Amino acid sequence: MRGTSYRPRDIEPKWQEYWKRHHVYRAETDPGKPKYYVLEMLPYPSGVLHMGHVRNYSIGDALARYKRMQGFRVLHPMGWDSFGLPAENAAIKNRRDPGEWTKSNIEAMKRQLGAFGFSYDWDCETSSCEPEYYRWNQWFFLRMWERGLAYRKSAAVNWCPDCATVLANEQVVDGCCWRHEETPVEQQEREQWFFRTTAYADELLQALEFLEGGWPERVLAMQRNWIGRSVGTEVDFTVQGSGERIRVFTTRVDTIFGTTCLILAPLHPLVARLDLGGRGQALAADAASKSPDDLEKKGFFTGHHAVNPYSGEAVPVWVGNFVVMGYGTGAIMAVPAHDQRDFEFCRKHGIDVFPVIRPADSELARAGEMTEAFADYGVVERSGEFSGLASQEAIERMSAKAEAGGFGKAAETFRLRDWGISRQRYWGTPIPAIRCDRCGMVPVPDEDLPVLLPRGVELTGSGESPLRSVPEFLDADCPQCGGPAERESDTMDTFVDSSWYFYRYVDARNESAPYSTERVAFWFPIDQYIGGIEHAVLHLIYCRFFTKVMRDLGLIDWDEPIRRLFTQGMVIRDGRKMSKNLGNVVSPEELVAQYGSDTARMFALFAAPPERDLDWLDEGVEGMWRFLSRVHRFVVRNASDGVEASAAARSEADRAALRKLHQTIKRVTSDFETRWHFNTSIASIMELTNRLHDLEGQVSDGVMQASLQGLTLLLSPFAPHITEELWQVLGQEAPLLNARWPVFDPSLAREDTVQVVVQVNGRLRDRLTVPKGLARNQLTARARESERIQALLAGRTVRKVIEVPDRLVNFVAM
RNA sequence: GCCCGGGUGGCGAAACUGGUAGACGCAACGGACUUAAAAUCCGUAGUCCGUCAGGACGUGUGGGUUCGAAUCCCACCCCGGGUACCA
Repeated sequence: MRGTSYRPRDIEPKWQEYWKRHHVYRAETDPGKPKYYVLEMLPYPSGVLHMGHVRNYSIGDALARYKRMQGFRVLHPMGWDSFGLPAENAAIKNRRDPGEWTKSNIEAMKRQLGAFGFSYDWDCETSSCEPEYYRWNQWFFLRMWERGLAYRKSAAVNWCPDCATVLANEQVVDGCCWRHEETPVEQQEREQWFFRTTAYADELLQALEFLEGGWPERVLAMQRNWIGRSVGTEVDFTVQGSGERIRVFTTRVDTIFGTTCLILAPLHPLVARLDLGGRGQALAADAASKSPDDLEKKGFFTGHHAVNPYSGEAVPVWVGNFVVMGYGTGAIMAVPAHDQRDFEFCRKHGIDVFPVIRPADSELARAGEMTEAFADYGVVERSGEFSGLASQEAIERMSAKAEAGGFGKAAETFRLRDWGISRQRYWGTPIPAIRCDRCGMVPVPDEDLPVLLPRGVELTGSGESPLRSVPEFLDADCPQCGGPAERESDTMDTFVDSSWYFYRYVDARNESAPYSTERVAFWFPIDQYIGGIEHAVLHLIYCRFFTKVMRDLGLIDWDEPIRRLFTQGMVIRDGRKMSKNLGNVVSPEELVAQYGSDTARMFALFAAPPERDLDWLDEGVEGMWRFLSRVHRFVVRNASDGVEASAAARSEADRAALRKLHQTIKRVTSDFETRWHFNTSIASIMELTNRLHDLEGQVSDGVMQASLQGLTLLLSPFAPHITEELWQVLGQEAPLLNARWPVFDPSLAREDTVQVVVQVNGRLRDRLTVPKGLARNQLTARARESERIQALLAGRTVRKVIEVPDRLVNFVAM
């Protein structure tokens, strides 16, 4: 983990208040308040554990035990993910009703977790397929709809003709369906429901600043990238004849005098209106079917011209396959001299190239001699009143002119798009809307919530949403006019569920509200969230968005749900990430059956630090099993009845044992509190075991008892079963889980002597064993006594001596 | 292309602040115990040269800063991940 130090820096004035709020909530550390930890992923109820989850939950379980022994309560909910896709498949297969399925899921999960020695509070059970969860998903949807944050529009979607369903972008692999690798995905226009995430784009981006220190840098970077703010100018071109305006967005308005045509996205509304015989659609379909890497720049002339408001010149209006509708305005001004893509397009279609920017120390390029665009900033030329200005200054003045002239303005645009939440699947929260021929789309009134999924649905796997074949579900009365109407059959993306499940966890039985404001205010924001890196930009943006919406609904008064985030690495196997989709998942159950869960968990934790990707190899499990057996034998052999643990050393062996014990306590404790590098914790516990082994027979009974107790306690978060047994072997009656974590005693850990390195010109020449804390001059004197050093220094002049107490002496000699 | 990570023995890795590189473990080898095997215990081990003593080299490559660099700086190479005709 990175530290939580927080450095104020230059923040735009509009974010000053925001900074204060976050600064306050960061500084607040109420030592009496329990911490709220959320594990985003837990084992699946299907009986197969995902390896990534085991690693994940191993961390969580070890932490929970450590915290408990330290006297903290960790609220530690079950994961919503347990009830996601696998549950859908299982429910479909078993034709079971969601509520029933949920209960059996929970039971199965408890059994499974019990097998791993998991222990925590179960009072926070909830799942995304419970009727009450549907209710509040729908409630949030309606509140967002009222505020224009949920809306419906026609949009291009990925469509697999074989599955006859819409695919999420993640389900499209190399232009084909993830389930039909031979079938190209089609682009289709469909009515879809969206959440207006773009309304919060600026805040989602700027607030990342305040998560620094608590969130991994790579996640912040991925989110910044994903949101993708860019600053530029919007300019209106006027179509000759019709007077229609085409708005373009550009980050380089300083090049606008070099515009030689406009290019519209194939799906730009104007293309449809101009009625070009479906050529736009065809171009779009062609582009969608090809990998972007080898897409040729195609396009056609619309037959219209538009006027550049700066130069008054008319330029042809084209349609190009490389212009995308979803970004900016869906139309660009093509400046071939100064943009490589425009250059390629215009050269191909015989459109003029007109340079207007020259490098600061060079001449303006000649169009005919250019082999590629000059895309850097420079000095503006051939641009009327702006000629001679540097690019940056020209951008400012030209934006100002657009605004003054009413044909444009300075603008920012985001790469982030609104979140399409419609799914044509059986499973998922039904969207609470009713379509009436007279009234249009009408919200389901609050008192009619929840809208539940019908039972006994025939799942044919073909055609549209299975819900469309259930008349009892589809037929509805219009809430406004009372006339016959049709219920919306789309269900919500399951990411909606995961966006706020952790709020529901702290108040899972609430029937009158999604959660009580007081209860969530006690626990939130989440102190520590643990999840996989694969959610860096999906779940972890959606849940931030939901928190901001909830804040604006007045339900909560913080801006960010998660203070600290820990992302564990992915498990790689055979060169690919281990995932249920790819089917290369290791089932730890075999390991558990063969070696037990203590060995399995310790092996996973020992393999690598948790944030790093792990290339999974089974080799080495045996070694971990040997280690635990060795500990078991050692404790059993040395435990003696009725002997009090004692830290009173009576011999050098006693001192050595206690010293190693307390050094290990320090190391393991600090790993828990800071980095979570449990691989090094386990390594140091192994060292302790080895040392005690060496000292066996030389240590007094009291000190041995103290050492064995310490060893058992240190090991217990990683190997809860075996240590619980050893705890009894050591004569303890109270459960180990309730024992106190061992306390580090610096005086016992202190080394009496240290090994010091003697260097000559930075090269290691000798080692000395000296009392710890030996003064510099004495250290040097001791170093000079060494025969080897004397031999090396004979006849040379020592120009300088570097002395680092307890570490080294370095003679710099000529 | 852009943005992140990462590159250390045969392998997983450690080195937390610039100060003994390779802790801990796997695999390997040698030995003890055993009729034998397993298990266990003891030991060896970065590479090269050398009988030993010892020496040289060594953290992707090249350079720099420093008494001293896996660690800091510059340039480059490779691997992994994210993202993209983003205007």
